[in-house]
Amino acid sequence: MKKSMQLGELEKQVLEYLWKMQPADAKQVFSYFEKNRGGSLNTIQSTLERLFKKDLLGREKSGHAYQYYPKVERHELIGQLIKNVTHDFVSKDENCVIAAFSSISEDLDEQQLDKLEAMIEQQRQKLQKNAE
Amino acid sequence: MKKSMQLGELEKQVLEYLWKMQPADAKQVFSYFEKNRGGSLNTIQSTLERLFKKDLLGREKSGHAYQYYPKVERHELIGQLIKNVTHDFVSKDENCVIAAFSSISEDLDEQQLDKLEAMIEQQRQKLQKNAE
DNA sequence: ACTAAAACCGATTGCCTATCGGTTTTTAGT
DNA sequence: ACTAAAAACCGATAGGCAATCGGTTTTAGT
Repeated sequence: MKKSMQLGELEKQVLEYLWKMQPADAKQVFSYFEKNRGGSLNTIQSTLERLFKKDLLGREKSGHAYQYYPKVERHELIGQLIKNVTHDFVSKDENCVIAAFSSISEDLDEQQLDKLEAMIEQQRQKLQKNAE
Repeated sequence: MKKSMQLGELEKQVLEYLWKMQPADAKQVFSYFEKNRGGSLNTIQSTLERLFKKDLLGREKSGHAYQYYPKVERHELIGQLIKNVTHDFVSKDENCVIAAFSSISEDLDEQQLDKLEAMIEQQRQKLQKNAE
């Protein structure tokens, strides 16, 4: 995945759509966005193309049209974007993600904190395994 | 702070510099970057200006030159950027930050996990207080 | 008031998304 | 194999933003 990959508004929305709807061709995507926001089929097509080039979508020909599908999970992408925005921010300082978290944690409620802790625990186990 | 505030490479470096060096005027900043990467004083000046407009830097006139200083802590900014890149990513779904962390946590070592847990604990206490 | 320093203005380049019109290629049906 | 429709591909344009500077106007200190 590219270093400081930027995502435009439409690109995000298209990704979102594909995460929900599974494989779809340009026409399908288009007919969805047509109502919500207008634009032409071509616009959708080139957006799909851009996402494909960014390696966020895969595609396969089926009939006459490409079927596009997400190549990354939503949380992976978000994770990647977070890494970009931090790492990329200033190369060294591995701890900046952690430090930044003190800002973010203020917005979290108990359930979210629970989930987070569960994840930490999981990661601990993984480290354990790798060690032995 | 703006919605999807973007930071250019120079802007990030200048911020980084100011976090380390405390208030500085354009000339000082310039003489630092002059060696590392070239560019003109004007370039630095307009970069400082941009950061000022973005409300990331404050400034005060002292003598004939403005003294610029960071208006946000490093971790705050990073936190904000993370929020942008997630929230902004798709408005609803408050949990995406959490989900994304499962990707990120893979890169963390034990010390970092410790710190993270400490932060979580802190946040729990805060929630507790607010509740009563 | 004069002068040097710094701020300000405005133009330019480069990169990237969004947008389409128009042309070429592909595919399905006969 | 031939043709018509469908989709892909090409290329051009507009708009936004960072980076870059040259040149002009302000301003502060003596």
